[in-house]
Amino acid sequence: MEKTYNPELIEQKYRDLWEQGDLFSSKANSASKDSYSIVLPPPNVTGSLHMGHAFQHTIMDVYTRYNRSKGKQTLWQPGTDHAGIATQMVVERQLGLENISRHDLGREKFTEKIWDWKSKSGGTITSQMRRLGASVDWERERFTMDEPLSKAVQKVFIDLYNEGLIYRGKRLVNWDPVLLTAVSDLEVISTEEQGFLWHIRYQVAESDEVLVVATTRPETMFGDTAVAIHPEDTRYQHLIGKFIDLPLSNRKIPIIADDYVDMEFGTGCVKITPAHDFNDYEIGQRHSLEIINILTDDASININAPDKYQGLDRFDARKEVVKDLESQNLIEKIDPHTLMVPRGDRTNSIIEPYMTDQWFVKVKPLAGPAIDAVKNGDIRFVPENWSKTYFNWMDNIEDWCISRQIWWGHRIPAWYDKEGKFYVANNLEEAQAQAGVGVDLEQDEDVLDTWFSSALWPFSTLGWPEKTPELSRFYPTSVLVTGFDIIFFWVARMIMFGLKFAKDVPFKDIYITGLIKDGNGQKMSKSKGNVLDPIDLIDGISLNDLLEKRTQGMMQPKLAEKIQKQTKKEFPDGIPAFGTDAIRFTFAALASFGRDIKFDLKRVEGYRNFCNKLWNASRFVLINLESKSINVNAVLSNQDKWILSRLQHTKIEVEKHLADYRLDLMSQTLYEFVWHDYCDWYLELSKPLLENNKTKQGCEATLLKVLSETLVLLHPIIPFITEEIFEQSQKLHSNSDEKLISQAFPEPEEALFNNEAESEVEWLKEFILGIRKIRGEMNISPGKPLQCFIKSFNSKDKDYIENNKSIIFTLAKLDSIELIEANKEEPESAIALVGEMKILIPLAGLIDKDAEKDRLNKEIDKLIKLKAQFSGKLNNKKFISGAPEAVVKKEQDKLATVEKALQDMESQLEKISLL
RNA sequence: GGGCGCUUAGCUCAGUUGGGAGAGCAUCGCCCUUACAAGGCGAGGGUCACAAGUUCAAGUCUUGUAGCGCCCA
Repeated sequence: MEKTYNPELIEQKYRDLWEQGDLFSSKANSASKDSYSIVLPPPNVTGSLHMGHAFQHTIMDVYTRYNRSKGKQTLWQPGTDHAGIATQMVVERQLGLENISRHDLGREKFTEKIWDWKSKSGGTITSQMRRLGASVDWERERFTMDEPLSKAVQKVFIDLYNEGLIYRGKRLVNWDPVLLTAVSDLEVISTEEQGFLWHIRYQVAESDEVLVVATTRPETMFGDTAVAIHPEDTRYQHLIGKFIDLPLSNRKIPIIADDYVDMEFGTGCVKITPAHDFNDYEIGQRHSLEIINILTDDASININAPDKYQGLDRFDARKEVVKDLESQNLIEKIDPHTLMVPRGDRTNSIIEPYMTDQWFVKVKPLAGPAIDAVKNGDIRFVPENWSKTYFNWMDNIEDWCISRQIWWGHRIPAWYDKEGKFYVANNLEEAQAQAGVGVDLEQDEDVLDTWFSSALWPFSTLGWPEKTPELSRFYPTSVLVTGFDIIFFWVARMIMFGLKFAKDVPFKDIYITGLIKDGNGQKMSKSKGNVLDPIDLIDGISLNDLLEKRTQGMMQPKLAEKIQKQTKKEFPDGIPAFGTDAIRFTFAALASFGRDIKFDLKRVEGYRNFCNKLWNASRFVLINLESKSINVNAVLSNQDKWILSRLQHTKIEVEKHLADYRLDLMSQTLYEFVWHDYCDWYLELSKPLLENNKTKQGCEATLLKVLSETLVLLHPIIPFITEEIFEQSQKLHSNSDEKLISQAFPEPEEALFNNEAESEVEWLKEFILGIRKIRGEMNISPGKPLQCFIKSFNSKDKDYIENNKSIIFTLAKLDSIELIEANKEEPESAIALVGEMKILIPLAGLIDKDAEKDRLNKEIDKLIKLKAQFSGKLNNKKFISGAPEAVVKKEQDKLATVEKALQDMESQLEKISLL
């Protein structure tokens, strides 16, 4: 083996070997009675893998590899979604460079272009997943626009329509005036922006009174159909039922009372524009107000406004309106105001609530069973708290607008005749049959929201509506791993559609992961320029390339400058290559139940070092076992038994943490076992053990057994390095070309738990640590051999010393150990305690007496504090009478131990001081 | 306004039925010891945000306060 672990070569090798060997296939273990399945939340086909994907993919891969090696038939179902708007925009932008619009091409040609583009560059995500080692069943890869999946979409649409759960209607929706389509709530980001609050005087009709109305959007006043006040607002009580003369429009609108109005806000009077505000729309419904739409598709003023303003863009119209109001002295004042502005996440244009004809899913009847499924435990959220978020939304669920005015997606299977009457059908022929011969029909231009097809993903990928073997084997899936940001938009909808159409929950557990943030806790985003590409962490990237990548296509030079500065500060030397395993281990270690996960390169470095440690430990083992035959029946030393016992505890913990979805604890357990038990202690212990003919064979067998099983335990997290080490160790003793990925996960072996071996090695560790501590604090060089006297030993101590003499000599670098009777004097010494036994290291020529006195005093201070704690507790009569006997006994023991140690230390201090 | 969450070592975070505060990184010593300097050995560092309550016992349970954050309206 190479001296230093080099991830690059290893990873390349196994990416190919695994796939060529068909080792990710869900056909493996098909005879098993158990199955395990995960569907990959389909990433956007236009996209590339970001840190959040890499994180979640690592988690899913850990579970997939673990369950596969537990012998279950395991499917990790990959695929991508067609991301309607995003994909269409990418291709439109490309065409834009050649000055071609999609309308120039027409619908058919344009969608062809998109398919072309998809086949060319749609593989980014999948190739990145391969780099990460994701063991998905590539043969089953699916795309939401695949023919069978599209059929499933159509069937669901038609079935829901026939049941009256899909309808067409005119509603307020989020309208993107640049894309000219409705968009979902998820695609709208509301942020605080600076604006103004205009206070406008509205004249009360046939009265001298004036109502001052505060608004952030004065231009919408052409659509006002009421002014509202709070029913309990004493200032305006007498005006309820009267009318306002609406300025600029010459319309009369009523004054109404509605407790939606916030009396404290502005003047307590609100203009009501049902066609352009979601709240106003609700109020309009409650009071049967007229709905006047004043905007065109691209957010200019339409013919419902006075002539003068028609055709103006909404923001120009605003200026014009304010100017005209001012000239009529109708502006009371203008205050600066911070308001929430909704913008489209793709276009960054301000989204308009807009009245259009759209298709909707009536969600309430579907939500009931979906709520029950979580309430009755068929589906479990992990962490459990997210169920509250889910209930909160499901209890207040609104109908779902599923139509989009774009060309890329599943076209709505509805045809219209000349009168606008529509026929929902599988195809034109069926629609024609409904409409009657000779009727001219045209298909609906709209496509379905991408989430509509995503909602079917867990069963459409398995072949539904066909009754496939995969569907019965793998549905319901075992767990969904996803982020909390799409609980509403995706998770809830999968549950509703799964229950409705696949007749069962789509998954049993929902593991909601945290969100990966940058080192400062900021969300990673292109505009902030703080995005990390997981592939760059694997391969490394120079500062220049990173700067280039982060500022590419930046419109604002100022922003680019800021990003450059911040990037230079954070990564002055770029990012070194850490390799996939280190990244994966980092993700696993970060997977606690926190909501935000700050990503820190230092952690990656630490886990890269861990990989190197594992590599070198393996090298040590293999070097020592080379060309030796292993005797698996060799007699084991207590040191062997100790590490084997520790290994059993580790197995149990690992599986418990996996069951609890605590990959952070799982990786911590393995890190500790490998580094601190196996490397720091057992490998060191093995050095003297291998020197001794009596212990040699047992140690060899144990070194190999522990290494081999540890590799399987680690493999789900760090598959590449473990596979390589496994191969190296295979080469040593057999010609088999088995792969680690297919090895059975090691079960805990009851017979190997060994408390006696554990306490002996704990004793041994304390002995060695005691001496190291003296060395460390006294600055005695590690190589300097020491004499050592033992006093106050019992028979067990004596046995242990006898058993471990050569080990102690080696690990503590001792010259001699001499047991002396209690009444015999030892030379002036530094002291360490193991229980009641005293380890004495003579000072002569080595240690400064004052230094040892300082050390003893420090130790004594610590003991005094502990003693105070315990005795305080034990002096409390209530504690003695109230606490369980076992607890009291434990405290008493602890006190006794501390008192004894304190006594020993104090008498030693006295002894030294006297000399 | 409604809901959820966070505050533990300099930093990032664990702390699993309430029972002597942990890890990694960083810091400070000493070591190129034949698996590993991407390493070894040792050390320092915390009124667990604050206050009150329950309890023999609170980082852990309850209530309140302060600060921060997210989601929904």
